[in-house]
Amino acid sequence: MERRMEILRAIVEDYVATHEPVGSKVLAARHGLSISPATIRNEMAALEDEGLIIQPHTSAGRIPTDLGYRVFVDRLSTVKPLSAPEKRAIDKFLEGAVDLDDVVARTVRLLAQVTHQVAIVQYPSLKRSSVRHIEVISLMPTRLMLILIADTGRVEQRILDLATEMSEGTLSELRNKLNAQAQGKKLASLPTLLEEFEGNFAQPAQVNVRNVISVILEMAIERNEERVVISGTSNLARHAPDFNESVHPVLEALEEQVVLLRLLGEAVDEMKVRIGHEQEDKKLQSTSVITTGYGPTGDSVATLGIIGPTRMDYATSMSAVGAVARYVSRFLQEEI
Amino acid sequence: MERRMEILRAIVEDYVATHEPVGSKVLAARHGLSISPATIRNEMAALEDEGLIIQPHTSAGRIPTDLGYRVFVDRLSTVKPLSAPEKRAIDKFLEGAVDLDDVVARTVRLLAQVTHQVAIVQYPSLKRSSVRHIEVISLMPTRLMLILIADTGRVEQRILDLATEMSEGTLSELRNKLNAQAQGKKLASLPTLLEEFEGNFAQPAQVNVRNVISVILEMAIERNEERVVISGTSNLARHAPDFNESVHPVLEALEEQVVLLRLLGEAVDEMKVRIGHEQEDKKLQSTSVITTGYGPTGDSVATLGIIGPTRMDYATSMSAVGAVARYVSRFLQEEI
DNA sequence: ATTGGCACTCTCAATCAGTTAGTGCCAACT
DNA sequence: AGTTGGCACTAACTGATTGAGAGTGCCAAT
Repeated sequence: MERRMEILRAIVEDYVATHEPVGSKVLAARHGLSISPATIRNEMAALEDEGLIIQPHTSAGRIPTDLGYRVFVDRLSTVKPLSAPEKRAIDKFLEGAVDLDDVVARTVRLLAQVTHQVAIVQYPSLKRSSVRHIEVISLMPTRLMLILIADTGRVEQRILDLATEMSEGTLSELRNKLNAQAQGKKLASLPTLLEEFEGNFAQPAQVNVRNVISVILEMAIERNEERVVISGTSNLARHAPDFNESVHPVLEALEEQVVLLRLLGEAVDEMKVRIGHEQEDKKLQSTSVITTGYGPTGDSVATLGIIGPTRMDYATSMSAVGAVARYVSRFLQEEI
Repeated sequence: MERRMEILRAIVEDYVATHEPVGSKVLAARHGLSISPATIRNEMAALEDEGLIIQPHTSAGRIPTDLGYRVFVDRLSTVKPLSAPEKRAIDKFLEGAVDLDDVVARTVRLLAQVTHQVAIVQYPSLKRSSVRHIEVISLMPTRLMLILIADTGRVEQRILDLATEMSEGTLSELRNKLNAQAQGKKLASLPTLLEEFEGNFAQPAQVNVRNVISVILEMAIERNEERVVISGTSNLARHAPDFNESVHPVLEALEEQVVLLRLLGEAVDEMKVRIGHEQEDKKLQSTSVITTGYGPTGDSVATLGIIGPTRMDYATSMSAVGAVARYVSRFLQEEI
């Protein structure tokens, strides 16, 4: 039984490396298995019965099925350490990032470059983060700019036209009260926190204040989670023959934010691997997805990951994803 | 001569529609040209001598060369009006955009959707816009956030750690002076404007002020222009057979910001079309690019456009690009 | 100048045979 | 009982051949 798994491992590794169905002969030769091709054939027949490998046609070698990859991944214990140049690349890539946009943009490109796959990075989710600061700026007498800064470094801003003017005094009062109320609090709690807030102001200002509050709530709640960036789509084309038919449906799927968000899922700490048909999305069933959470505070506020052909180097990819996540988390904590 | 051009037009249109080399016979049949295939053959031979069309092999029909497309485009006078559904799509797409990020993101997706090509949109260039407001927020005693708001709605922000604390008084003084100095001025002029600014403050604050100024200048000058968004790359795959070899090099080129920026070029009002080998970038010589400027103030502060196979419907694409540019310009002027 | 006719060229699709890689199974061996 | 060498069998891949089809170029006639 253990030997059979060893053979599965060999098949997966060989297939990933060569991109060709692997037969009993080369398997016996290339790997240090001290058994004959005939024995391997017997074992392979068993593996095929178990649904872990399959042969494309009678006279071809075997290739792993999705289930085969799954078993392979689940038995993967040894985390492959990154090479020195890879580590250096990661180090270099992030240093000098000036704001969150920049960090996210660099991270996604880094991840694509290191893994040679398509990388996706989600912006730190608003609802999981806390208010660092709320700013109200008067651009024109009846036009405000509201700025909401989260502890993840994420900044949301919105322009707001008022019905009536607002005095500088009221403005700074509003600013102070807002921050007193909200600072350090979870964004998710803002609706309850700011609910009866408007009562504190004199009549003429009140309608404006209500207006401001509603826009702030909008910033905090709506359209959040929505931000995902993607990079390295050209890597798809490089692996083109891997995908049944063409890369077109895959590219198409990756253009829909909704799909990406579903792929990334809820931010959780441990690493997740979804292989081929384990994917819900039809268009992505020839791909595998590796995701993991990241965040400045230790627990995850967002997810990042990669998408590649089911036939990918899981060991290396997984450790790369993990390393990048750890690194960007640390960077967010220290710098932004 | 006029008839020959008519034939070129027919060849281009037919080829764009059918994606197949077009022969003299179908040309005579499909289009209302009241001349015989033989005559058309004579004219085609002439067009081939002029380098406007080419035949892939002896027994095939003709396809336009890059030069052929060029002549075709240059003779294109009738701007194809958009269809009613297309107009409606444009209308719908932008309404409800909340900030510049949102506008740009929606615009690029709109453009990709309307043209069925790859769309690229450049953020309003900083150096061509003016300062609407500068804000200095104290996040922690020794940590500031600087926010620079341009008249295009673009917002840049940066975190800054100070060596020593800065009093709230100094801060608001700095804020006021900065805005008095810079508001309404071109970002490009900031370096000269703020040059001797630091002199105005008492000693302990001065080093901090200098620090702030340098970060503001960094925001205004560096890393600007850099922001380009892209969408609709899956459309590339749809036209895959059009590209010599594969879409891979094209996708690769499109992933480099530098390449995109070169493609978009300086923002100018009139529409530009670059066809096939007119492109400097080797990887993109099987593509054509249509670009035009846009901006809230009438003159262009940024460029947007599309990238597609040389064999594209230039008439329709050009009018779509123009329409979207006009629409987003108007939107920026009114809303943000 | 235009046209019909015709020989010519080249691609494309189908067919066929030979080669090759790899299997499954069986009998022999340890 | 597990392992191995041997061998017949299968299916894809390769390359050559062939016929059909599309389209041209050119020429002579209008």
